[in-house]
Amino acid sequence: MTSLPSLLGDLDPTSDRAVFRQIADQLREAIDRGRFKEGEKLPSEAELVEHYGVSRMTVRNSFSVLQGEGLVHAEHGKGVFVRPRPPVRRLASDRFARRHREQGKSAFIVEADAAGSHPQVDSLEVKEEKASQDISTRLGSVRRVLARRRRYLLDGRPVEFATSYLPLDIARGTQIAEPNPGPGGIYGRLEELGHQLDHFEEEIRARMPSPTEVKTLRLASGVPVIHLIRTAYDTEGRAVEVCDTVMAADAYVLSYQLPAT
Amino acid sequence: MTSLPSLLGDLDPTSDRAVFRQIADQLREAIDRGRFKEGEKLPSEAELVEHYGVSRMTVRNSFSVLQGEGLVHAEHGKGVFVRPRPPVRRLASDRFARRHREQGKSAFIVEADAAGSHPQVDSLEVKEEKASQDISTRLGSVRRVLARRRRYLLDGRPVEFATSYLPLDIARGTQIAEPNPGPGGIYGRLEELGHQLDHFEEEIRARMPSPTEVKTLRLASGVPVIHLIRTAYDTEGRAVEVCDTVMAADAYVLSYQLPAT
DNA sequence: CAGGCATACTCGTATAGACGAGTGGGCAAG
DNA sequence: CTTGCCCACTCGTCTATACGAGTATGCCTG
Repeated sequence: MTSLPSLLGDLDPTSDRAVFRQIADQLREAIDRGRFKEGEKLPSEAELVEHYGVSRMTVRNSFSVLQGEGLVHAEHGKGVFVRPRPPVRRLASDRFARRHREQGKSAFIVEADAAGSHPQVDSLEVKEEKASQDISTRLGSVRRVLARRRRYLLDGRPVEFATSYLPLDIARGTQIAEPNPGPGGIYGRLEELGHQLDHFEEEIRARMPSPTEVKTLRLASGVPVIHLIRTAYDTEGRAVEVCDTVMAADAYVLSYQLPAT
Repeated sequence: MTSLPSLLGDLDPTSDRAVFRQIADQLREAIDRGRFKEGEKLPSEAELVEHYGVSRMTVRNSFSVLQGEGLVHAEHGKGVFVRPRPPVRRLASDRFARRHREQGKSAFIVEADAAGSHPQVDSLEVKEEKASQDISTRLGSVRRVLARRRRYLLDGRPVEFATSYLPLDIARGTQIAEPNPGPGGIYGRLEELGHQLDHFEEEIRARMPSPTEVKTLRLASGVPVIHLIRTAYDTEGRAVEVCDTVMAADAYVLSYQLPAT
């Protein structure tokens, strides 16, 4: 093994920068320069204690800085590792175009298969419930809604959790209320039911996940979520669906195409 | 002052949940329920040490959990406070429509004025430089580019840092290379120069900020950034500008309107 | 050879203490 | 009354220590 000094340098005792920050800086730089590669193990806490001559809590403090930046993650009993950048899923703005409504399979499945990854959908739940204030507003003062919840996984990793809300007068008793909405998904069914889709509106936020989201998406620390709320409007200007999606930010790139009108 | 027990409950020594997590849970719940309001001060470390009968580092550990979630922020010498949600700026997908090109003022200024906040633009830098690999690819194998950097502030708070890159053969010697590009901004100038804009492509990512970004945007810990890369294409299909923008995620909501084609 | 156990190494949690530095209020001197 | 200092309270940094729990490895036993 290469000796630590050759990788990591010394502390500057005259600097007013906190020791744990100096250590974090050195580790960050070493990672940026590729001295530690993706997935590779960093020196253990004990080794860094030895190398820098500081206490263990100080080293741990450095690690927690890097964890907060999403650069590394710790595994109990194993070590601290450079966080690999997972393959990202690109969401194009035309992903709901009618020509993309495949027969039978959902867009997620088709797309993942094409990319060579193994897609899964679980935590399927379809039920009627009371609309939250926000959903009610978006759907135009609806009291109760049909909610369709599902979680998407790529190669076993949860990447997205989505809930669709539809007004009961549209969805109740239709195939939309079934676990499997059939070919073309719920947008296909909506159009068959006479709700010709006109346009979508998407709102995008980014924030740190709640503890619940950390669990359902198995998020590492230092990974934000992208919160996307899409409203689908029919040609009569009525909001016919609201889809609330929380995505692991390290697994997604959203892409939009805008006319310059 | 209300006594802590009435606000915070006790620890469960039989639980296998770590003490610092239990404390974090209780504080989080108290915040969610509005027992501590936005901007309000949480109990001091000493008070929580007293209340729970734990060591100070354990309390600090709880705080660091909440900080990582972006829920609270600490101020040296003052206390730990519930992080107020700043007013957000909504970016609509039609914000570059020609009809929005105001005379003289930039879109940012106009919009902020309308919203009643005090806008500023600083760190203006306009210079020619070598194109990075990524920028070169996006602009179609260009070696050198004109780079326009600027930082946007709302009510004194930096919210966005943006850099526009333009091919030299388009921008050199034009008003685009001046600090003030004139009415309608650089898109106005580009069209005057015969580059009729056709469409934009925007790529959106979210991630934790680098230390540099923390500094320039004065980000609190637990606040991610939205990284937006926009490419402008003219009617001949040529990429005429790439704009790389890093935004404080807690200050923005992006909004897109998509046709259902 | 296979299974299981001991062990060493990893990070996780928690304690107790020390000193430093930023903030704000009150008190004393002018 | 104003100025300036001191002090109490706040969080920031760091040390030293202890034990627990997950992981991997190799040796020992059957």
